[in-house]
Amino acid sequence: MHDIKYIRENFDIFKKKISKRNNATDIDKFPELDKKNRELIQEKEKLEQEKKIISKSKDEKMFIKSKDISSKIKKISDNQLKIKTELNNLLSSIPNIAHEDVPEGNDEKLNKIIEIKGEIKSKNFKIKSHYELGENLKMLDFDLATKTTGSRFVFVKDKLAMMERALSNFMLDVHTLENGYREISPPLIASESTMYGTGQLPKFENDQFEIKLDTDDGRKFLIPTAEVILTNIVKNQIIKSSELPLRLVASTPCFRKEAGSYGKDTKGMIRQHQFYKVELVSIVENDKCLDELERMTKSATTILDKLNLPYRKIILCTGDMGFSAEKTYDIEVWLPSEKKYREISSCSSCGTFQARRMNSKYKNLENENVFTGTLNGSGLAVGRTLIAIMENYQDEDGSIIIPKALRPYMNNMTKISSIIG
RNA sequence: GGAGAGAUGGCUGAGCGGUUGAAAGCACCGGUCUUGAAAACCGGCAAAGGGGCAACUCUUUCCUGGGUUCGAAUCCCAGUCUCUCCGCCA
Repeated sequence: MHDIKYIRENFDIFKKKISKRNNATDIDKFPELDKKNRELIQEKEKLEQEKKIISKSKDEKMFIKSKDISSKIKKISDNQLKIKTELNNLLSSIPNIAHEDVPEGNDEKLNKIIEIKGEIKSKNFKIKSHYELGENLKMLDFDLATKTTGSRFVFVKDKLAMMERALSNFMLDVHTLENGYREISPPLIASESTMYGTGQLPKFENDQFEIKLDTDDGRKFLIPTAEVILTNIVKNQIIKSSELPLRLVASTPCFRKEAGSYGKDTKGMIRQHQFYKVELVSIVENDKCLDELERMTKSATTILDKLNLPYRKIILCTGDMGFSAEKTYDIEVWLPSEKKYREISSCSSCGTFQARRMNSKYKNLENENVFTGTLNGSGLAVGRTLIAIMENYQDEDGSIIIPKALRPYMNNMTKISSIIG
């Protein structure tokens, strides 16, 4: 959500900035709606004042007139509410503006590589994909998931399941013990206003799993990422600045419909309706966002460094960023079977965009209540990390060497080879 | 599942039809005092929105949504949440 005053006063500049964001919302209706809305507010307030004066005078002769005014007010405010709703719908569908240092571009082709790290080891045997490896080991079972549930789900079994669990624990330990994040085990279900706060609603409802509870207290959704629930911890509150920065980490399942990606990554467990992710969230003073973004990205890449996986860091261009982001780094891990880098983490600063939606504030040095800055990043996507390890650490016989950093979390095993042993 | 109690500003907490946007305390900010600090004393201190170049001014807000009334934090109805007790249970 943007500052409406800023849009009003800088409409042309704003429009230009938004046009770089791959935005489908038509913002041309804004000036007229805004104007009409304010006119109605003025009309209404004038009448309200009149009414107030009558009531204070306690002049019984005037009471009839007051009743008349009430019905006029009702009419005007009904109308105003309609306009206001339309205005709100428009406003809440406009994406964040990109920060100045974000490269301009329409799609991922104009993303910029910032850093390439780690050694891509050449193998003198035929590389297998993670799903070949997993199915041969009988530790990834897609057919079984189809039987019990449907497509885009998977059963992870035995030692691979153990590795998935170990990865979560390993990442959580690094982030809590070394990177200064607080561990949270949050609800996996979010209310409508929570989904709105981080920007999933109203525009991206089609990507969300809505679930039905028998209570009557509003719509509920399975979280598509822990970002939603962690960021909304500061919703509707004025947080003490002494509590900032607030750095949180959680390992949770994530649920996504993946609408619009039919036929994309259908093989393997790259793109699933359900997956584990360790998520980092920072709530900071709003002028510290960019520094915090660097810190957060570093926290995420540390995991890859420790696991010795080759990766690169890129900055997304204006057209490729997510709805709420003002600046995003993607971290992509090397997948030898595809011979390319694939996204394993995405770290974004949202500036005050989400805070405005959530109404999350703190008191600054001037003692004013101002919106917080929010950031989120994966540290890392657990399922994809599992894939990356399988493919990068595979041996000729189809077994998988366990990265050294992970061994303490897996009873000091060194290798996953078969179900027996 | 049964029975009660409650929801007021950053926090605690009065008010229970008419200058109450709301007492008091804490916290916070400014000042006096002090070598500095603390204490004490004095003053300030809600948010959102509209109008105005500005000084300033208007409107809304005492959980949410309806209603009664000329007038509601205060009365009525519905809902949400929290707490206590009993029962049941992972």
